[in-house]
Amino acid sequence: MARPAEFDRKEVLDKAMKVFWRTGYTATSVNDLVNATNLKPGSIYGAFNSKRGLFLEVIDAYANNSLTRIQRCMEQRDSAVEAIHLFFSRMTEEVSCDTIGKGCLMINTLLELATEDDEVRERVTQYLGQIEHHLYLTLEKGRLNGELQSDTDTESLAKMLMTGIWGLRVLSTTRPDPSVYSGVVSHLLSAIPVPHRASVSK
Amino acid sequence: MARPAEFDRKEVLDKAMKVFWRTGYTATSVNDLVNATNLKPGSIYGAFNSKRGLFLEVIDAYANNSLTRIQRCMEQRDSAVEAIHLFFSRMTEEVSCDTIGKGCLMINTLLELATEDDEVRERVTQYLGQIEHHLYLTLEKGRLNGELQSDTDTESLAKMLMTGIWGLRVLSTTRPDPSVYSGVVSHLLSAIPVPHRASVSK
DNA sequence: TAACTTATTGATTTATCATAAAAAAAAATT
DNA sequence: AATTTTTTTTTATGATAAATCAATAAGTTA
Repeated sequence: MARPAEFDRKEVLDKAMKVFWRTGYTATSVNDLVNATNLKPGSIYGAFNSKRGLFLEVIDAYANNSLTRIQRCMEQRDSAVEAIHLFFSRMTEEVSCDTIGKGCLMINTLLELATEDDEVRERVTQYLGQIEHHLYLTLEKGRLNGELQSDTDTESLAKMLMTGIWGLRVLSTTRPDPSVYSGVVSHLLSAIPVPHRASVSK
Repeated sequence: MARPAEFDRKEVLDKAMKVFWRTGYTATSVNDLVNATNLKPGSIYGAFNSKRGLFLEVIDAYANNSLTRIQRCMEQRDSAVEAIHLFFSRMTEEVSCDTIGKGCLMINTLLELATEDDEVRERVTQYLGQIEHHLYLTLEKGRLNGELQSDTDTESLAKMLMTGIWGLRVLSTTRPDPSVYSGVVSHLLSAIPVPHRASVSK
């Protein structure tokens, strides 16, 4: 073995992520990546094989990051319903900070490449499926708890919450006044069927 | 005035739309447009000034098309709630047919270009705002009707339904089994606060 | 029909794209 | 210190990008 690489792979991935996130895969040139990472073309190709290879690694890093975040969120509350409320309030904070409207890298990627690149679509949908599964597990826990009406279709409900997440992400790219998020989210979460009356919680 | 153009502008826009819709703005080359429209580069530039000019016109055509569609939908039912249900069931049909997962051109465009192109973002968000306004008007009508709880925040609710639309559009790009849509939509629409009990309608 | 205006055409220009290959430099091993 | 190994740097490559051009064809109008 000789001469270790001078750059930190994680840092490079992080810098590349910012560029891809902002401008999308096709519109970012290798030159943009060279500028953002301070690596020369040769180093990039040595370390990641291709622009696409770098992008795939960026995707994975982003996905793992998001997954551990939602996982922690779901663990932080005993109540399933509260955990989900917490998750959406965290997301509200996040999108409120996204003042340039770059949205979510997964969804951006899905919409940009899904029709033309099967491998990318598979990866992204698999990741989205994992997120959905977390929601499903929490909902199912809540249903068995009695927090949710016992006849709740938790699978569909999880999917509906996923579409809510995606919708919020699209909303954030329109750069709305951040104050709108809370109203939208509270209407969205009112679709979670809690037992008896009190169908609309604050 | 002399020599009318040989091509039909609407047909050309339609063919260009298909390409942009499928592969996005950046990834479609002028050559792709030449192949799709059977126009030579010079003719395209003569008629639309630039690739971007053609794209903007495509955007407008798509937007107007969608707007008249939702407008008709809202007029077809006396009941506001039913009109909205009709709209979502129409959309369910539409996304079910989208087997290649090309989604919605407006949302694709927003997510691809919003961070870098202010003019495009403005146009698209303005169009989305018009859609939202239609929903708002119907909801407000329903609220005054007594179809909705009188204290309903119809503005937020309209925005929430918009995020629902966007979420469904994202969902469609993952190419799910079409049977999932109805469950998602029914959960989504259960967030519309109808008076008294009977909070979950079919 | 003649003059004019505009559309079409196919080749071309200029720039940038992703990638490759060669040269230089720097560490680790012997 | 000499050799090996791998990164770094630099330069080059062929492809393709968007856009333009001069030339020709085809309408309109006087």
